[in-house]
Amino acid sequence: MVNETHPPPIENEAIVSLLHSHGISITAQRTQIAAILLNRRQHLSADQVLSRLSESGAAVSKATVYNTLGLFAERGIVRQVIVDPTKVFYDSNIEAHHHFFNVDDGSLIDVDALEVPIEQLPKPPPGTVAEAVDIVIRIRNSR
Amino acid sequence: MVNETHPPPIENEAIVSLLHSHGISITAQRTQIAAILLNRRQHLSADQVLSRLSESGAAVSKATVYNTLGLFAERGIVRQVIVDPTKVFYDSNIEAHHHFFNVDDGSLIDVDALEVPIEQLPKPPPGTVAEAVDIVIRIRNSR
DNA sequence: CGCGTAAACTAGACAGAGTCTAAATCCTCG
DNA sequence: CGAGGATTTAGACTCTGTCTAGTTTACGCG
Repeated sequence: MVNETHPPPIENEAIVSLLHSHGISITAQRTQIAAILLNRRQHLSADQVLSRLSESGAAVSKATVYNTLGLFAERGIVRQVIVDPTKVFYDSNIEAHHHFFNVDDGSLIDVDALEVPIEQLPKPPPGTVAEAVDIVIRIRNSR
Repeated sequence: MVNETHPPPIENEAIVSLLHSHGISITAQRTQIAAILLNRRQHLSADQVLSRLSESGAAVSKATVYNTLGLFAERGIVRQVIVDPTKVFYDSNIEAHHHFFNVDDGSLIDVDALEVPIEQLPKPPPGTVAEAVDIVIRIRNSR
């Protein structure tokens, strides 16, 4: 049987090398979580990641999901978005960008950083350094 | 006994008229909460308000603190600040401004809006209108 | 003044996000 | 194979915030 029934997991290899290049050792759980989140540009909460995992048959524990998302964020392959007071979103888009946040339905929309040119930034207080600038444009449904 | 033993509660009158002018009816609890929060420019969580109340001898229930802070925010005499993933801060400064957020110690520092001039804002998606623009400069302690 | 109703308040149960712990499992390397 | 460190896990736990049902308070009106 020379015939390939399963196409080679190209995407999977990309994930493995991405994790590797960020100093994250490979485990089945981490690969699965990365596969779900990095699949496309999206904003997912830990809980959403958890349910997608169990939907797809991969049983990963809650603690591991939280730990792993935290690790991914720390290593910069994913970005935390804090706009919803009840939960953190993880953004698979790590390019410079900001967000529209619809307060009516809780949805997030990316805004390219070039669309919000900032002339200048204030100097951080003594003893501190700026790490990131997050801009959130809160929107609501008209009418 | 014509002698006044208690000085007139000037600050209290200011609070009463402020609440009143925002369509909020006066109660002892609301006045106490406003007195604590509007006392000066600060960022307090609901929990901090609650403990300052009980410290000062005023026993206000948790539900009332949450309801009241929500009401104050809705009526615009106070502003919610969402930067800490674990809790909401209430900002007694309602002038146009943004924040430094120190991720190391969770502290918030106001930044006048004039110090972060924004040339242009993207147009909100169809069917929505912009409500507010929140800018958070995340900082951390150097070294 | 006294009454009735609606608004406001309260204690405590409850819900949901996220953390912690102790034990089990999995690598990796000699 | 075996030791040791890293990772994962179930489930208990914490904390912020909400909800409920019952009580208190405020206020307009006869």
